[in-house]
Amino acid sequence: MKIEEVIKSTVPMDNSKKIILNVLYTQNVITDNFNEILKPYEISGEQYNVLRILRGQKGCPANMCVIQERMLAKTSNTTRLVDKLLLKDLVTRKVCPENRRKIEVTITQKGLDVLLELDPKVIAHEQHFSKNLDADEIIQLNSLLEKYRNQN
Amino acid sequence: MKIEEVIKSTVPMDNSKKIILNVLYTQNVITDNFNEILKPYEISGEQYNVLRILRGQKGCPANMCVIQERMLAKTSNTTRLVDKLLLKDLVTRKVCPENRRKIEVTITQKGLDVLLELDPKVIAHEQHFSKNLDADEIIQLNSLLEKYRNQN
DNA sequence: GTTTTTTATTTGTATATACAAATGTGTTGT
DNA sequence: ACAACACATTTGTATATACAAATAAAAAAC
Repeated sequence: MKIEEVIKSTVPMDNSKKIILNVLYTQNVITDNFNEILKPYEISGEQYNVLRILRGQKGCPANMCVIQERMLAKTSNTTRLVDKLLLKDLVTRKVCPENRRKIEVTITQKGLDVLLELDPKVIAHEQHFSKNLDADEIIQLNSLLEKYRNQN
Repeated sequence: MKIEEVIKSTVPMDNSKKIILNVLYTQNVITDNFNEILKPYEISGEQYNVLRILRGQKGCPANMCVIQERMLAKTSNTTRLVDKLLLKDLVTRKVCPENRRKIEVTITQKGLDVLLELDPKVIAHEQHFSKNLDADEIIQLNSLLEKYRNQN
């Protein structure tokens, strides 16, 4: 569906404006789709994101700063996301003995199990939309987006 | 900045996954940038969006359904967005006499004035990122995004 | 003409985003 | 040692998203 149809616009629109709307709308479509996958597991997209970061630590605990800087949304509130994961026993949290300002967050076995079960569904999700493009177009879309968002 | 640097990823990543992250991150960059513009006016991006839809009505009032279906985020809560705009006297709201289930929302002169002041800044914002691409690339990015998100 | 269904909107609850202020700990300068 | 500063995290407040349930009016069915 073209972006004009999505917002039921009748007047012609500048291509620069179209990019903005297309990026915002595509993000909505992707996350709606992903939320459907996560729904049965009762974790949100951001919570999933935190779990993935923790698994990437391969056993080492991650403190709040590390989690924060690996998240896409740099302003999201890591403390409260970790709170929610704690309640579900998907992570543990303890004060770092070397530096008591820091908090060591580790994914639990239960957390790892949830991720393992989700892995094939997440891969299918990633490829679901990409199937609409050929290999060249996929590379091109990535490079156009990276080029587009450069701040100068 | 390439997406791997953004999330400080060291392991190689599938291109399909990269698109997801690139779209999500680009959306964050765009909206952060746009929020900066809106900040002095004390309206949010979604509130701005509603005002734009109302101006597009050219004098005719819009009911909640119409606003909803023209918004990018189809699940956002129009009632509460309009509430906020009402408090700032940027819109008016009255029950439709022909069909008392419907609510007629109209932009006020104050609302139109705010939009008019914002117009040049918004156009500059739209072109800010597009300047990184040439005319062909802009067209291509739009068509790749539209092709990408097709549900089959 | 009353019941049922559909349509339009509102309200409630949980989660997340955005941002500022507060808290507590470690480090540096004197 | 103590003040000043920097760092890591938490808390508070407003806004927005996501979704289900509630309300109210209009239209359809019988």
